[in-house]
Amino acid sequence: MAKRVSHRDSMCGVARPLDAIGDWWSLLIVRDAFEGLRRFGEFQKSLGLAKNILSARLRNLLAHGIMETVLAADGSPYQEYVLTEKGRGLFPLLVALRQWGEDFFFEPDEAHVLLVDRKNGLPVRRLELRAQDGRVVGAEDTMVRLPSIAPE
Amino acid sequence: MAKRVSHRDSMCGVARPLDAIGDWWSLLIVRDAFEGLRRFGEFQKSLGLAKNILSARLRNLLAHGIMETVLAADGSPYQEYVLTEKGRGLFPLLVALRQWGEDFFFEPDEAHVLLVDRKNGLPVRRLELRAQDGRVVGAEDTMVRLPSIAPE
DNA sequence: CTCGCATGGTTTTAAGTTGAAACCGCTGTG
DNA sequence: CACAGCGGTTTCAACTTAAAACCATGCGAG
Repeated sequence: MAKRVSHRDSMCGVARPLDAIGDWWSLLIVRDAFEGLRRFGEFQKSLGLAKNILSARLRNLLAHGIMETVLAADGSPYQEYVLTEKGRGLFPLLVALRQWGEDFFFEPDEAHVLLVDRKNGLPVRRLELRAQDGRVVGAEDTMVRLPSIAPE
Repeated sequence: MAKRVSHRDSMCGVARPLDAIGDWWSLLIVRDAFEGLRRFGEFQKSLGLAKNILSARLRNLLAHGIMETVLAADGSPYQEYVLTEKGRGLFPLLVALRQWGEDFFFEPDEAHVLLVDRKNGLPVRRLELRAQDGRVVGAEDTMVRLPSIAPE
């Protein structure tokens, strides 16, 4: 199940999260969880994936602390799957994905769901990355650097 | 190669981009491309993945317009793989992934690479999502909604 | 020209993963 | 008790992945 990393034992800051998420299904499960879905059957119906796969993905999300189980609030004897804080931390990633999708995967006139402000129903702004001084920065304005402290 | 979507023919705004990216390797290739890598061999060395897989992933990224090939600038007879505008649009997603990784996958004292402002070397700020009125909003402040126009 | 080597792939083949469907087990209901 | 709904696990065929071997092209050296 875990991806083999023959190349380097400790994965980089991008690969490590990817490995924890597991695969695309997991991300869609998380998205549905943000929408309020909680039950096995709800996820299965929403995503239309095989039960064994859903089962495996949920287990993986639990194992990585992205979701956790709680006893059903409505008294039914089943458990529910909810996002942990770590899982909720994936919100910006999902927004980034959605905005990228809006930009490049829909015709201008093609209808698609919008992420809106609950308070007033207006669409949210685009995600933007800012430097310390508040400038909006793009990929070309940034670089990755090892921290001052020696790595390892 | 393409993921089967038996459930619904046209995929949602999150699934569609995921399908285009393909898999984790592709995202790591894109990340490396942002770092300036361009050549087949560079990607292969950096990622340590099998050549056939790299070949397939690059082909998929090309097919989805995320990368394109150009003739090598340095006069060598080979081609190079560079990000298209669509590919560069993935920058916020990679930043989101990296920041999530920083938050939850590294011990506080564990060294890891930092995304910094090229201008002054200072780390960038956190990505934040804002509403139209400028408020920073989280998952609980937003919802998805169909556009006013009838879908489809 | 020929040899050897670097680059950039493709082919081959075994091992692992996926997914549909069947099955299982529990709980509440008639 | 039978039965239906929910939440899974098991089974098994089909597909994907990955490592390694192989192939092709374009050099530069002898």
